[in-house]
Amino acid sequence: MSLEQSFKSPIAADVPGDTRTRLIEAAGEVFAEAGFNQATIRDICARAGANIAAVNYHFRDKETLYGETVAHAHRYSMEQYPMDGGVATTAPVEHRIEGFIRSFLAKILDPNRPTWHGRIMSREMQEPTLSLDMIVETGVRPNFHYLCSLIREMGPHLNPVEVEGSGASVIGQILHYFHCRRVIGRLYRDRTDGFPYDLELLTGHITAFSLAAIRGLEQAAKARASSQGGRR
Amino acid sequence: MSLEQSFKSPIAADVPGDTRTRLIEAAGEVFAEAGFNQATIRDICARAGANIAAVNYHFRDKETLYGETVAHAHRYSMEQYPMDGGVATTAPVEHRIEGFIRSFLAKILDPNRPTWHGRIMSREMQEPTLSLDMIVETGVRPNFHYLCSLIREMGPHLNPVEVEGSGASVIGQILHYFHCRRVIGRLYRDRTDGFPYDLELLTGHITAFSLAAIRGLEQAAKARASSQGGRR
Amino acid sequence: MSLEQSFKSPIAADVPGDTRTRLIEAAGEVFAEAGFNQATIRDICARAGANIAAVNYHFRDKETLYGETVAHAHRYSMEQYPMDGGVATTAPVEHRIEGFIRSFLAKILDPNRPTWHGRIMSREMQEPTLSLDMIVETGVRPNFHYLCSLIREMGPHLNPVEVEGSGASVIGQILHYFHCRRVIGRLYRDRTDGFPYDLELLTGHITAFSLAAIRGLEQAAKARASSQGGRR
Amino acid sequence: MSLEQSFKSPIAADVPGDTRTRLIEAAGEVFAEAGFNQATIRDICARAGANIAAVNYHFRDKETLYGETVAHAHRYSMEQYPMDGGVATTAPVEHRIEGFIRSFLAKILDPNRPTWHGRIMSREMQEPTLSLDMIVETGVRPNFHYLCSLIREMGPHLNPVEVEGSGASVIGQILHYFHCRRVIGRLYRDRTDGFPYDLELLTGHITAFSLAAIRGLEQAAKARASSQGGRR
DNA sequence: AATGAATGAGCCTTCATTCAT
DNA sequence: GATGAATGAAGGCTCATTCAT
Repeated sequence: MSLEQSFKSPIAADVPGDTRTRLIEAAGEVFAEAGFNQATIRDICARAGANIAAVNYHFRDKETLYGETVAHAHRYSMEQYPMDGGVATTAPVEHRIEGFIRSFLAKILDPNRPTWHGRIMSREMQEPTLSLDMIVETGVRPNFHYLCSLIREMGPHLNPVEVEGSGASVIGQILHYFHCRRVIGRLYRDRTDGFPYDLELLTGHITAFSLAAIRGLEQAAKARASSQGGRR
Repeated sequence: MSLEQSFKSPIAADVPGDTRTRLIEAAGEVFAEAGFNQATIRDICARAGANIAAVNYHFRDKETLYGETVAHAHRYSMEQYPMDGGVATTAPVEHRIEGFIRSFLAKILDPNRPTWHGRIMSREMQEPTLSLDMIVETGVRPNFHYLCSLIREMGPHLNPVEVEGSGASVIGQILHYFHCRRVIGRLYRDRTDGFPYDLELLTGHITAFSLAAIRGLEQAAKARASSQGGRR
Repeated sequence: MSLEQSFKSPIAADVPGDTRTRLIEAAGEVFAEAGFNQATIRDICARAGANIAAVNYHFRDKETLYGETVAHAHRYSMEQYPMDGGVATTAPVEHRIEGFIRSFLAKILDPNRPTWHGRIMSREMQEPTLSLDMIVETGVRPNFHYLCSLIREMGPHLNPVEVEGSGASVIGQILHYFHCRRVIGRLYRDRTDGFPYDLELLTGHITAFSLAAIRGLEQAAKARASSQGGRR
Repeated sequence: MSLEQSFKSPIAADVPGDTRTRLIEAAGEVFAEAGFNQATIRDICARAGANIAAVNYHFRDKETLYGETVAHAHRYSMEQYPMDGGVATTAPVEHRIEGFIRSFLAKILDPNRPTWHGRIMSREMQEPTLSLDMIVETGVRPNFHYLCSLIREMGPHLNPVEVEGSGASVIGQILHYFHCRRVIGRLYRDRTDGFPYDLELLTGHITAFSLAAIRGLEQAAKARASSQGGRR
């Protein structure tokens, strides 16, 4: 033990508070699988290799643990998937919209990512807790505003309702593949190739669909504006 | 006791198996509000005005009751909201798509409808049970095929992936207002007029967005087809 | 079984709710021994030969069980030890005071009585719950008023403060042998005859002490009254 | 370690075992408020500004801490309230009895005194620990003997049972206002002036009542003695 | 057909205590 | 001398289920 220790100590400097970290990660999985109420502290502690009382010691109670877990997942998610999708600000707006869509889809589809981040947020949408407010303000709202600004750039004649409606349409299309994944999986149960869950395929379709829609709306808005302008 | 019974039976003859029905309806509300695990048999029985043992007596166990409740809700939902939205088969395809969208949105937004039908299905999508297979086969798949047939009619040059992708895009836009209602409510928390939850507003936007998109895709597909045809 | 049933039902009519009664009696012992907080539901159920969930089923929670247990003990106590001590209303007031004292002491000392009745009430005095209000109003207050009326009869010139103070003095003397029994037992630890815990001995002393005191106070009050009357 | 100690000691000489002292004082409050079982080590350590493990470190376990706390409280109480009440030995015996009563009442009623001394002793009487023996021998017994000697002085013809009974009667009257304070508070709940909790009022009444009683008993004893003496 | 009583498993939480530093 | 992390036992309560009627 002392040997192991003398080896570990200098290397794994992150050891103090290790249990706390392991608890959060275990909690993430369990909360995602079972939801807040159905998840059990016993299960979480067991997976974290900790005693049953560990949650109480480190987080006071189940609810606080949940809050910290959601915050952790959210922070991770925000860092890992920047909303610009890595596309330069100087790129054409269509490319930036595509970047947004690809990044969002990647966040949802990436199998390497601990799957529970998305599942937990999805659960928050069904049974919101206080955490949802935080997520909306620090995550959803900025994201949505960014998307709307891109749409406004593409369709300068669109009125606010059209812009925000289009924003919702884009996001709705993306999230559909998350929320209804169980149903989609059943619809295509014969496919063994994972169709339609391919990042480029989906990015391509949703981008094409959305850009075509926005262009169409903009044309109509422009026509409307000039005819209205003429009247007035 | 048997004496007392023979007296009672003929009198209360108008409620044969009444308890069973009341249990299913109570179960619907409770399951929708709390989800399968969190719902309690006590609560269901209390709302149905039945004894605690009634569920086990009539349905063997909680799980079976759930299955029957979902089937009931599904049947009701299918009858109440026909997918054609009441638009004649002879109407222009754009009208029929609009009818589909309006009917789907109405199913989701109608406040007069027992709210739990949608909530239960939404839960099924998160934690599928055997019931989900039934729902997909008898509800979702026909619905989806119908929508795809309309899209194919509008865009005859679209390939299958584009058609089905567009179907998913339409449905994704609609369901977004259901799945993310908690988030949308928070995004527009300052609005006191319920915006954007207005049936005609949403029908109008989603229809316009989707028709524009399909038209744009069709144009591109047509161009592609002719150029490809030219090449070949 | 059906045979046993047809036999049992008519005869042991007190059987239904048997568990409930056993729970209250077990609870009495345990609450008296350990106090509300320290008493455990598990212990109570075990002594009552019932399942752990029995308390929840019959009484909802520990607190309600406690309330009903105290009420039960109080009712029993009131019925068993009438405050007049069985002395006729027509008897001389000194006899009636002696009767009061004897009855009160008997309630405290009687070894045949389930010892927990007194212990529970004693606990209530240290950490009152809502039950104490009930006990005071339906038990203590009438008792005290009765005693004061006797004292007023013996000392008609006593002012209210003297009357009620004397009432408290009488009761204080009696209860002393209950509250401080542990200390008194240690003070007389050499006595093997139980001294001074003898009903007649204590009744005799407390009566003699109290009557002498009241007579003395009355004389002084009378003198005071006449001198004041003379002045005025 | 011993090195470190020899350095520290001289410097922080004013806080030797400061933590230890703070623990005892905090423990006093907590034990008084909650009783031995209900009191928690966490609470005690928190109030003492010490670590959770401090109690186990300084006192081995909770029980030992309790013992030391009681001893501390007892010592304090004995020093603060001498049983003669500050009345000179040469004063008339009635004055000395009044002094005893006033001092005892003051100990019980004084709001300036850390309230927990009395509460802890009261708890000891309900659930004695080993500490009670110590308290009885070094506190109660000398106190009681002193009171009996005063009574014997006032009533030289009283037999031992009468003397000690009268001692118990005096103490019972006094302690009544402590043990039953919750009930008395409820009996006089309409009074907003704190009646009857006034030191001089209570001292006056209990003294008057007791002196009158002792005088009455002495008269009877004297008469009895002379008639018995005559017979014999 | 339907019920009230009773069960046992399991959950969250709290607590006194110990261990390695 | 003192601490923070960690433990395991236990407590109150709730729940789905069963049993005898």
